[in-house]
Amino acid sequence: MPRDPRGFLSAPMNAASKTSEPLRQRRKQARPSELSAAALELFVEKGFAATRLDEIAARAGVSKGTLYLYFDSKEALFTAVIRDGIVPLIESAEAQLSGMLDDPEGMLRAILFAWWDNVGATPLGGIPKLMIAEAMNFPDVARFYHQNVIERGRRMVEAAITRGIERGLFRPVNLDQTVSLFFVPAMHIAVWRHSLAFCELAFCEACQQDPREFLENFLQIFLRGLRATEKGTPE
Amino acid sequence: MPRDPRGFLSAPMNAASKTSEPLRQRRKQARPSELSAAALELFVEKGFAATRLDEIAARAGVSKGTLYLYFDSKEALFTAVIRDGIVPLIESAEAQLSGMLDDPEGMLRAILFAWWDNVGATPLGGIPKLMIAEAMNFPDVARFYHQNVIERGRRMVEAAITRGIERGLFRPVNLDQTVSLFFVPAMHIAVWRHSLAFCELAFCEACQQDPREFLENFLQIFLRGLRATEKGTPE
Amino acid sequence: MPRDPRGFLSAPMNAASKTSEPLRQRRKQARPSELSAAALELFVEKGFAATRLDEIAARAGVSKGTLYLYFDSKEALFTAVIRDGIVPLIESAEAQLSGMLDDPEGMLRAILFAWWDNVGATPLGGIPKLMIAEAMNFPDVARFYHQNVIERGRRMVEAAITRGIERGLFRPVNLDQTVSLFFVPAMHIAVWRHSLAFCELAFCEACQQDPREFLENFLQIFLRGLRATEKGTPE
Amino acid sequence: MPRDPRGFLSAPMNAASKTSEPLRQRRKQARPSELSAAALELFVEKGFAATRLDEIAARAGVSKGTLYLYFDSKEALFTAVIRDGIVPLIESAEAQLSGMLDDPEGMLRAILFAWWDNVGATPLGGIPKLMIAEAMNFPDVARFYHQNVIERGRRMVEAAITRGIERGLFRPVNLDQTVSLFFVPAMHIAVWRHSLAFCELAFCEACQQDPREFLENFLQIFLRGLRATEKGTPE
DNA sequence: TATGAATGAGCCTTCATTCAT
DNA sequence: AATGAATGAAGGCTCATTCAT
Repeated sequence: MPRDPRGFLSAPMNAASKTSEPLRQRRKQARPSELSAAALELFVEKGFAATRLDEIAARAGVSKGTLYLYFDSKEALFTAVIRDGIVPLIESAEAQLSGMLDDPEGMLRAILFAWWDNVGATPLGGIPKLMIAEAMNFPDVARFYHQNVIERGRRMVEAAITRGIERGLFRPVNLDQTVSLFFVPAMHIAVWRHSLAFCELAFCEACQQDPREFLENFLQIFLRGLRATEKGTPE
Repeated sequence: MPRDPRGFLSAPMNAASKTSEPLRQRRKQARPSELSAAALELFVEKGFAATRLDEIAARAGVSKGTLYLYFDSKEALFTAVIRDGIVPLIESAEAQLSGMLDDPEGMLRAILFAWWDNVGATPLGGIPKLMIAEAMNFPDVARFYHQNVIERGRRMVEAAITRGIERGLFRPVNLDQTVSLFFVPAMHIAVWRHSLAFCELAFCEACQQDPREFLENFLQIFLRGLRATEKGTPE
Repeated sequence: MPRDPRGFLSAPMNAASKTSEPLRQRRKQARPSELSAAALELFVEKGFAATRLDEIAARAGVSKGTLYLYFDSKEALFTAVIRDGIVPLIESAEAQLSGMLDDPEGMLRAILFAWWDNVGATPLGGIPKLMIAEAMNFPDVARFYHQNVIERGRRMVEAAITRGIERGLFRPVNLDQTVSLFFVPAMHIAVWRHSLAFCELAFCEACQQDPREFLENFLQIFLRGLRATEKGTPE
Repeated sequence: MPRDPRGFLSAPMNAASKTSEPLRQRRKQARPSELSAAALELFVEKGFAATRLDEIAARAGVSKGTLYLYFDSKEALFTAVIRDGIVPLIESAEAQLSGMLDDPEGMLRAILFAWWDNVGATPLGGIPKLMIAEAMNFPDVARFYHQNVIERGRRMVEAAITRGIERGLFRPVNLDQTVSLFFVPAMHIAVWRHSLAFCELAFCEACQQDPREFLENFLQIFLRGLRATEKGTPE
């Protein structure tokens, strides 16, 4: 099982990593990331309109004016949160997972759990909720997100399934619908976790408490439904 | 297939029906529904905080002050939108579907499509998106929604599956996870339809264009996975 | 002691007195008085700006729109409250007390207690507080009140004192200041009674609990200070 | 006559005194005082409800939003106006006048004119009118004012009169009523000056034009009425 | 670079006034 | 004559944005 324990992302939101430069320097470079990390949390939690720049600044430990040294406006901050938060992940994922096409099932499993470990289980897991809530207010950002995240993610899954079909491992299926089905449960957990689940209102108690197990169960069902049935469908 | 073409709800949001009373009277009774219908649309579209009462009033064709004749505050309007919008549906659904327990598969199918026809495909279909976005800002409303909508809906599905298992029609499964899986795709379409899909950004092109077909396909897969295998098809 | 037990006013604010006309008629005529009586209470209690027409209507037992059948605007209601409330009293007082000039001390006593019994101790006692609070917002009403109430009241007292001085009963004094001193304590009780005293915050405990006694004590001091000293009581 | 020409208060409402600090700093410290001074003027002039925050801000030369940097709400501003405006005076007065108990008449005179010079003749002289008008709308503030201003003021006068009685200088009198009589004329001038007198409507022409003379005359009458009569001057 | 005081446009809410019934 | 639903202008308050320090 090729789950990469180091994650597939280079530097998601904390650039203050391996260093030697003086602290001041490091902080200066890290500032934008720290600010957008704080912004992400609050945008996810309360939505864009209901989040005050005061709060973001406070959570990041800076003053309100400082935000304007790094971002032109509240909306620019929102855009940055989405772009800088999620694009590096996709690029990193594409780089690391594209080599797994020889093993379609393994690749699907890797995609699912890599997504969970590096996105769903991290603060970035709030982005789907945020995009759902704000897409209609920021169609440009939504378009950007769709092109650079959703479609690229779907393409990876599509590639794995297509290869599996070519190899005769999978049944021929409606690609579009199948890719959607692949993502929906994981997205659902992530979205729920940042909305009703936060009020201790479970949609599915178990899903929130052990998401990886839920995903594992789902994956088995999904793959079983996908596999080409030799003769008498032995599992 | 017992899909009731008339829908299972009596009067969702437009009570201005039988005419005879003076216009003023009729309008007065209809007002709250008209207002909360307008509010629902806008809350779903832009979120609670980003929606101005001006807009709601304008969309309902009244002046701003009129809102306060029927609702104490913007927040009260929000609460009313959720409560009055969705609870009648659940009650009506419970009444009409509880009699179908003898046919678990038929009941599941009826639940799914009744939900789609009466909720998902109507303006009420925006409520899941709205609740996802606002749950953390309005935990009380979220709790209300969870208890009176989600849990009651889940219980209906649970009953059908449990009965199916008792009858030996379904495999024994993890109820919690299975119920979630049953709802997730339908919810996904509804949510998406009021967010990214509105920007013509499909998660799954086909799903949005023919949701009933997508649900039908999903249902077949779901039921196939659920059915007890005759003879000895190993699990 | 010439305190007139019947009071010196004919029909202050409740015209629905001795009748035979049908109730409907009587109510119709009484309406304006009932409305301005309710308005007076509330204007005194909360001030003009802080009083809502809703409240006035509610206290008078009519609907808000009815007020506009009798008064052109909130401000017109205010004007009417002052004019209709207090002018009849002054006219009546002038009529009844002008005959007492032969007994200056008795006249002063009569004025003081007539004022107390017919104004200070009734809802009209709130008018001084009201005029103090609103004079700068309604200079025209203030001017009216000054000319038709204050100056006429002062003139009565002036007449009594002047006559007393002419008769050699009183010392020659600064008329202006003396008249003021005559009124100030009574006005003080009335004003206080509708402001701090209402919060059970006494300026002078005794004054509020037995105002007539306080006035009696004051009157004795006042008259003693006013009386011409026989022989050689030093000035 | 111990009237202190420098007044008995240190720094009532203008703290921007010794210069050296940068302008910004100085303004920041002075702001609350400037704002509440402007608010006091307007609250006195028009009453609480009829005063718009716009006006207060304009009179203080700041923008509307600035008010909220220093006060939580309009009501908080009102409270601050009362508390910060008047309490320092009382404390200062108590400190400076308590040493005069050896000369009761001198102390009463000092109290009266100190009050006039430091309160009645200044913008603070409007506070009694303001409290009279708003006591019923703000019972808590009224209670505060009563305890911290009225009662403390009365206690000082009470102390002087009591000492005078003990020394045999004054007749034994009803303390409560006498203290009230002592304050009433001064209060009357102050109140009137901010209401009808402002419309050039005198209650007592002379009183407004030369208040100190009026108070002096009153004081002589008051003290004469209070002094113990040698031998047996009949009551 | 960082701060936070200041701004003012904008929103929720109230309420005097109108008018169809 | 009386009602009360509807209006919309105005006021309290917020908050993104600016700028002097």
